Amino acid sequence: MEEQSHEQASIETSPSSSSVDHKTWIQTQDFLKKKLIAEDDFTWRLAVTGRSMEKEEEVLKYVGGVDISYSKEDPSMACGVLVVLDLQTLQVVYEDFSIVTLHVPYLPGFLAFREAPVLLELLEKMKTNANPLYPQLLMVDGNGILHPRGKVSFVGFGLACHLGILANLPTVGIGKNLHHVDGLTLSGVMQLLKAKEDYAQDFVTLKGCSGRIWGVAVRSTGGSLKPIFISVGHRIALDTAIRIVKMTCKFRVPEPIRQADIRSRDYLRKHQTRMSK
DNA sequence: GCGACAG
DNA sequence: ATCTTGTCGC
Repeated sequence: MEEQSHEQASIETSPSSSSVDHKTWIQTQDFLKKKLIAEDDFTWRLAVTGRSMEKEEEVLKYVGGVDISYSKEDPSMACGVLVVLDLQTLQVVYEDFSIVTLHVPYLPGFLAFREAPVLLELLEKMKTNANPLYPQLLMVDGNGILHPRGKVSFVGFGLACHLGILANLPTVGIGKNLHHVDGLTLSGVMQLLKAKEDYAQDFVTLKGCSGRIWGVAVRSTGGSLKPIFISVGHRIALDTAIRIVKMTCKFRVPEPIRQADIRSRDYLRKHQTRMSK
């Protein structure tokens, strides 16, 4: 007789996993990855210590930082922040934020699809207004090429790369945790750091099983046990990235990222208390 | 197959 | 990411 129709009520149940188009994301990353430049590609240079009478327009002065904080009660509510610091004074000279509702979930390896749109918008806004404080370099809370889906011939493609290419800006990826790639582990890194203490070396090159160099683990502050993980985002070489990051570290996390982090939490808190009553 | 997995 | 205050120390 009549067979029961077994049509799965067309709820968003994709064959494999969640409601997200993994395949498209991977294609997008592979496409953007072709544009990645992992060497110095900018017109500015680093100021020579002690000299303050250089042609200012050629010296790196404005370093940006971006971060996003999330609401605990409503995980889809987030606050993205863009700050710009004066490299010499490490003071914030510009800040902007955006409270948004995110519909894209976080999936390891695909952070950019969740966070990049908000951050790009903040950058676009500055550029549209031809703001003279527009950053010459951007530090990103998240990894650059230190990112999964990479073998010997492949580099990774984290949020810092993604943002760098879409904004066409030199970017540096700052990870506060190690995203396991190519056999790299936190315990392994910690052992190497410990071994290097004798040499007054405060960083370890992140060389994977494949021989590829993904970035470095740095103890940015004397008092911090846990390192931060620096990797190339776009249009900058690793050694240059390391130098600049060290210049901005008053604490473990470089100031541009730290300030963006603090302020995004702050804005979110204010926003919520304003909405509640 | 199982576990691991930036923010 | 988020849950969380004070506290011990340079």
